[in-house]
Amino acid sequence: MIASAERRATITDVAREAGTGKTSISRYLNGETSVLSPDLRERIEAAIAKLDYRPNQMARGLKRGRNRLIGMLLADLTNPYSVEVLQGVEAACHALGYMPLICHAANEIDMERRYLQLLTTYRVEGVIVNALGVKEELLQTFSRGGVPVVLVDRSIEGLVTDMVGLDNPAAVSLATRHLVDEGFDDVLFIVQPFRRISSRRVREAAFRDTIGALGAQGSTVVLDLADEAPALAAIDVQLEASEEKGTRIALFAANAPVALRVALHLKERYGADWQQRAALMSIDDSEWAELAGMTTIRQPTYDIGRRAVEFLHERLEGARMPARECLLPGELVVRASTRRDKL
Amino acid sequence: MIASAERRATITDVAREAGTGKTSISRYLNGETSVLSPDLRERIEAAIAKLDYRPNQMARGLKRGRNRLIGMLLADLTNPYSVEVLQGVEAACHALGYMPLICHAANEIDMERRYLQLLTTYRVEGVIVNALGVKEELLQTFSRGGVPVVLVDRSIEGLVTDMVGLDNPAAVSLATRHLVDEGFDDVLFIVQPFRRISSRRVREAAFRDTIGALGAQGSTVVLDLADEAPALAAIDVQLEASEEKGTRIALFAANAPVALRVALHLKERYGADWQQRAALMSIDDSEWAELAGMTTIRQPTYDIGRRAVEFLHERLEGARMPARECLLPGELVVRASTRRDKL
DNA sequence: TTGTATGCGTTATCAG
DNA sequence: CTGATAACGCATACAA
Repeated sequence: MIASAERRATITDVAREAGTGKTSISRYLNGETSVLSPDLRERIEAAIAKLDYRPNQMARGLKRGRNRLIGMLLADLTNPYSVEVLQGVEAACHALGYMPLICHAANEIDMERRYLQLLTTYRVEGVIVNALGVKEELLQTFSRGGVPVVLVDRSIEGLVTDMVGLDNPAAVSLATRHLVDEGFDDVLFIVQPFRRISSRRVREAAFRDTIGALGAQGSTVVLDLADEAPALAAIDVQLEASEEKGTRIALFAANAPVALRVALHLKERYGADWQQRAALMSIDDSEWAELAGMTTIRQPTYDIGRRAVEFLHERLEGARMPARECLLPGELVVRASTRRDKL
Repeated sequence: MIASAERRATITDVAREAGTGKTSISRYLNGETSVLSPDLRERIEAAIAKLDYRPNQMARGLKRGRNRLIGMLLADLTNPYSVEVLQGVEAACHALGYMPLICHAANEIDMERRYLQLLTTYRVEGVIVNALGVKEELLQTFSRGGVPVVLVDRSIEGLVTDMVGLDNPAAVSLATRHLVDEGFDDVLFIVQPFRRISSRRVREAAFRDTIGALGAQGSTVVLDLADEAPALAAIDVQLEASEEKGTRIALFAANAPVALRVALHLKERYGADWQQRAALMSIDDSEWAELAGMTTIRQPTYDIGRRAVEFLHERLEGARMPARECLLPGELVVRASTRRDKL
């Protein structure tokens, strides 16, 4: 029988049990172990073990002004990208002694706002944000209050802060060149409404640039997952035109959710063997990509999460410097869907 | 310009600004609004707005002993099941005014232990656990200390607490009957090592029971995702035997990760049109199930998460009752993979 | 080397 | 109705 009942031991209990003052306990806890006599140290150890004492982080944080809490706002955990970034964040937090306070907006924009409020309330020391649609001012509150902010995947207009994400231009260029190299005459870039999300915007622009530079044929289709019909119809038109003209057309999805939606549509259109009849690739290497034999760009998600925490950590350690931008390279994973001999 | 600089306003600042005492501010914050004169109330409101004041949850928690924090320990966020449960948890927490402290063990058993420690340290009011391999004693610490525990998906030997999950016997029976109804002569139930995980154990047992009751042919293959070769070989043997004998055999994966692994294997074995050549179904309706045309049992994941929080909430409100068990029904989602006319 | 006193931001107790 | 004042659990300046 270790624990008493109902109430966790406090530092005072430990002090009494060890027959000393709270200060010594506090010293022991904070590793100022050299300042303690071996005897006292032993008594303290014993007392802690006996009472199963765990220092109260809340009280600790209240006193010293930092509670080791880091806010992590995710737009959509349903997107494997987010989960992977999260893994990196967690690992880095653990290594650096932080505790991530994970907030999942589930694609709801006011959830996002509410969570941001909550994070304020819990006095997180810093925030990592993969935002859906927060406005610059909301985050300003943090940085203005001395709470560093790191953006992930996308930047926010009017807000200058550290940001880490995929090197979109390079990634899109890599992918587009691959398609052209494989002999596709026409490429359809499919992306969610992109005006307001920087990463989508950059990807779309990079696509047009690359296609242009290569002198190849290509166009963009905007797919709104909340109203898919128009985009799917547009895709069909292109597919049919291509079939008529006898050209080879490739579909390039700007991220995993889009890829899934398009894949489902292709399956509906061509049947179970749609993979033999259409060429689809995408950014984001989701778990079913291998199963579908789909070529992808794999994002360095884990590193993105890790870097984000490191950025935060540096600021928290007092580093004073202009906003940084860390763009990590994506990796082309070639699978059957875009093979030259395919169509 | 709302906020000052560097330091968030405290209740004292607000009191000074409003020309009153801290007590009144506290009263205002806690909704004891009827006890305040309209005039004072207005001044307080103004002061709060002007200073952009946010009460400090840490201090609050320290004082009143509850910080509205709920620990949520997840074994593996890579499993869509977990993410979906999480959605339910988050929604319920939000509705009830709790903040979930999400801990992702990422399939590492000592991560799990460390996180459990951390949760203690942050004095969470309750914990929801989807455990990988924690031992009963670790959780005992919580319940013994008056911190309620709710188990999700699986129970833990030697620990009696509230638990919520899928009604596995019913779900497996439903699935197995479906397969037999569709005319399969033989069913291969594929499951990860199941001795130590109650949900897997129950599913396997339910499978044998149902197959027996139906007088049908069936057997179990144990697939260890860390050492897949033996299981995959075993599957191949069965597949070949079935082909020779000319019988119809179905593969029944006990969860999504297993289903994915098996699907990949089938693709390797049969090529891109493996879906036409093999019949695979699974528990867990992952996002690619529709794409692969795979029949599944969809778990009521969202409700599972919601119920877990509700259970916790009731305990936190002081409900005193024996441990409860909430088993929610799964839903059979029939797709092409198990259609009668298939093979 | 050790202990005392004070305060972190809130709420609760008790007087006015 | 309102406002001092004492805790909550801990860390730290200071004293011993």
